[in-house]
Amino acid sequence: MSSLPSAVELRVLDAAKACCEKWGIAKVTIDDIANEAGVSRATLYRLFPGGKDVLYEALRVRELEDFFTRLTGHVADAIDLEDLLVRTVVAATHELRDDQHLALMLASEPGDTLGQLTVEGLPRIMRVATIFLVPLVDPYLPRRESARLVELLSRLVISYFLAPSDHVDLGDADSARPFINTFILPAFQASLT
Amino acid sequence: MSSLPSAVELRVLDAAKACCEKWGIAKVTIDDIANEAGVSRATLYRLFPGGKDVLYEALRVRELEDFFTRLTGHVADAIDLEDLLVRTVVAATHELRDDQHLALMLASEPGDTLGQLTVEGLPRIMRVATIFLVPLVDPYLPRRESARLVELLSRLVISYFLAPSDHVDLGDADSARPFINTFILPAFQASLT
DNA sequence: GACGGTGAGACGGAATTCGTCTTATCGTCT
DNA sequence: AGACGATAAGACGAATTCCGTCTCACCGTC
Repeated sequence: MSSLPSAVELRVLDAAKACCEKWGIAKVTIDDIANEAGVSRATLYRLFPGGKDVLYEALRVRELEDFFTRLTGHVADAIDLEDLLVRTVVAATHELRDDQHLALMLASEPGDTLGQLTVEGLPRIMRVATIFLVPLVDPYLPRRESARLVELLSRLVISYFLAPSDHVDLGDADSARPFINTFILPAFQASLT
Repeated sequence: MSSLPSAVELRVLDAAKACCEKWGIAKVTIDDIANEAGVSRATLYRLFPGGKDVLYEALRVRELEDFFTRLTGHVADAIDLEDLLVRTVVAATHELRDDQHLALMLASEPGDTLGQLTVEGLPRIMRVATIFLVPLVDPYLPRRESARLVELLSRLVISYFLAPSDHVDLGDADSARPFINTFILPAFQASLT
């Protein structure tokens, strides 16, 4: 995705993640990250000109790509569109629920973290989601519809993760399937290729 | 022990503890604690003149007293000296191992936390241990020997907690008993009353 | 020996934190 | 009602920390 990250770069990103988990993003300083990474501050600024903002942005992108890499691994062998969508929302929901890092961030910095899952972060999330998932949906739908579908699913998975419903559990295939069949698939039935 | 702490005082101490768990002691500011406690900074300084140092000191004292209050509850009905000592080291070891707060502090600030368990903090620990435990040992030993015994046990429990041994598990009564009988009791046999 | 990448750390300025102080606002007691 | 103590809010200057940039020395590689 990005221009092949060097080993130092990875160490710095790992360090940033570790520091966030230890102290919460609001308390972490550039020096903390540099120390944790065993790297001088100068190097850090050379790697991420712009400082913390750029670094965190890079970290989020990496986490996001890792997320979807794992996700696509779980849904690669879907047999039809319904199967694909159900597997996707179930796997994505589980990923979110099992994400220790995310849970910690949500607990210690709910404001910023929610922002990254909604207002500020959603566009990027859907951009990456589109890049990863549209190819999987492509066999069943025209490109334009694929993008619409992926966006819809992304929004729904995040919403149901943040605020679980009494009526459906997107982490449970038997619950998600009727949901997909009732609310999602009909809207795209006409476009099926 | 201390002059009856007010409700505000307790709230502040709880807040300090919560902040430490969230961010680690090195990252917590006076403002953080005041906010968490829902108290103004002015009040905090009125309650703990001297600021963070005094406040943390008070927190450690409270935690320590709580620790020994729970501990004495577990060993009150010992039938003889051997039984008392075994119960004490076993209960104390379990308390230490189960202490979430302590585990977090050890993970996020190993330096300071270890200091509080060894060099800087040990004198206070043994002072409080003496206050709580000497009365329990008194029936079996002269006062002077009781103090020596309590000090010895305190040091051993902490040492074996921080660096577990392959040869003995002070959290297991069946393992601790022979240890007590072999290494501790003989030294005090002559003084038994 | 030139060169790119790095660590160490100095530097000034910005931001945060500290500790103290003042003022206004409560609730309580008389 | 009026005095009183406890408190929140926040202003203030001083101290500290953090930031971002810069320089310089060092170390491998070519």
